[in-house]
Amino acid sequence: MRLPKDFYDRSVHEVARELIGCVVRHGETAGRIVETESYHMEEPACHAFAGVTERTRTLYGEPGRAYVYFSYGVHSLLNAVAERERVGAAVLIRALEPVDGVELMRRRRGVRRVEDLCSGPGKLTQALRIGLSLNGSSLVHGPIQLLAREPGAREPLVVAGERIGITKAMELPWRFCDADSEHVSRPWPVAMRAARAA
DNA sequence: CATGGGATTGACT
DNA sequence: GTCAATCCCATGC
Repeated sequence: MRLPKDFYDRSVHEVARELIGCVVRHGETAGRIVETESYHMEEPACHAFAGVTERTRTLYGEPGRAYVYFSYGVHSLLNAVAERERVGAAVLIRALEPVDGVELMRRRRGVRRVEDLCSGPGKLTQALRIGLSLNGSSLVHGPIQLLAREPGAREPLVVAGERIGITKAMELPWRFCDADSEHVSRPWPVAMRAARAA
């Protein structure tokens, strides 16, 4: 079942936490979300902090759409737009555990280990072939599907930590990870390493 | 129009 | 640990 538009129309942090365990599908490839980060317009690490521009129009638009942008001239990064219209906020999908189309992912990525296929925001868009042309597309009706957890599936143990790879607002604990997954990108959150060591 | 930074990755010391 | 690749977009002249 696709997540409905209402799922996204609330606090971006709740959306980020609850997306853990949901499934992203694009064509023949799909993966279970094991890592997300939330971004909000009132905080300088968010692209929407600068206000409405050509780039951030999607972020300020209706919830439940994809915000895809190009990073470092190399990678497309996938976000789910959240909060009501006119509030710029989104959830960055940072890592997946592959569940379908693994061989296709291997060919696209050029690596064999399953843990290397989708364990990073740039890796998973390459594995699922998600590019800039999908920016603004609907996650509720469009080619990228975001699917709810199966009823009865295990409840993920979600740990929060500081976001990765940013230079501003680094102290905010808005990174969410499935503590039991081998597919979370490095470095793992402190709370997750501690749980593993025990 | 020119410039510079960036929500990353992979290769290398 | 360091570093380059490579390009979109925001900013400033």
